[in-house]
Amino acid sequence: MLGLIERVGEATPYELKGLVAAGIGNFWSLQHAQLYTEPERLARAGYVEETRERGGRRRKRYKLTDAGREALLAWVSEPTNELPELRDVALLKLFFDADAQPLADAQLVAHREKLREYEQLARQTGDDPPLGPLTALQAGIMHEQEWVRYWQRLSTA
Amino acid sequence: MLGLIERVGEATPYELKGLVAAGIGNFWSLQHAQLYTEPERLARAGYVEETRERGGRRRKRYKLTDAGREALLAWVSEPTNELPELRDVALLKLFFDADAQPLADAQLVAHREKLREYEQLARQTGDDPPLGPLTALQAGIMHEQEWVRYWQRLSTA
DNA sequence: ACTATACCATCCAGAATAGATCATTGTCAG
DNA sequence: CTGACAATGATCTATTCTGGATGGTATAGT
Repeated sequence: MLGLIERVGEATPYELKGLVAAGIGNFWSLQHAQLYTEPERLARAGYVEETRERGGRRRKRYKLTDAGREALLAWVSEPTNELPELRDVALLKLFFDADAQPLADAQLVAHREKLREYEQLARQTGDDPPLGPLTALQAGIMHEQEWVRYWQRLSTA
Repeated sequence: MLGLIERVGEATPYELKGLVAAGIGNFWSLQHAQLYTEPERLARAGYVEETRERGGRRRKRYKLTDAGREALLAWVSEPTNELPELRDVALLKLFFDADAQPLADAQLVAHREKLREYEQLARQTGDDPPLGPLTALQAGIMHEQEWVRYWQRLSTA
């Protein structure tokens, strides 16, 4: 959250939703409701400042406080040896002896589409490179390629 | 849960814990407390039968009912186009412009170890092949290799 | 008999989840 | 201009999950 808000300077939960969908959501899944509750918590903790728009919907806009910026920086610059957590229903079914053929076919479709989406994204930002997001995206691409290969092998086997 | 219980015929939550750690936990993360609450739910729903050991600890043992076996079969044989969900703190930090070098080093250590663990596992079951688990394991291996390559590139760049 | 240690189970407060629902704004046909 | 319908945007609820603490029970060695 802090990172996202910092990127755009200031944001409403709804705007955050767009940002999440546009990138980060791919390797950190979260729930839209969280975009409303989490900033509240952060505000209480003093990491963000909440202001309400005056007109119409009176939406809440959040921006970082100094404490927030500091906490973000501290978090980012602390390396982690934590491994990724995965939740893959398809693999689970495979583990329990699902018929590989139809499963692989379904997964192929889904993963190929995801891959296209990533490549699309990569092309869009292609020349103007915000390094972090781009590097993360590359990880996504490589792994989707891997998945495609994997399920392909199972499909034709 | 149903799948695990079926594999071993009958199990206590604690035994399930071992099974989860030994494989499935790698692509379906869950909490040990769930191993106690979930079977209760399943029992209420009629998918498993609960019996208590008579001596000592009077542990609960669960085994599938016919309904449970049926539900499991139905679930397994239904292909899914659901994509895996990922939660990768390291990638998140990278996205937010973490210094790649130390992050990559930390991740390399962790992923290399995971890879070794997988390969170890693969060697153990090497000749007696329970197909499902083995295939799933292979996915794990390929992806860990991919991660190692990925972070390696970032580390030496 | 004693105590250290593994084994096993449960509990708790807070947070996340899925999805429904509610409210406001925009838009377009008539 | 007006109502209807879609798109936006926000909130609520019940249930489940999470992480960790805690608390029992068995076992083996001294």
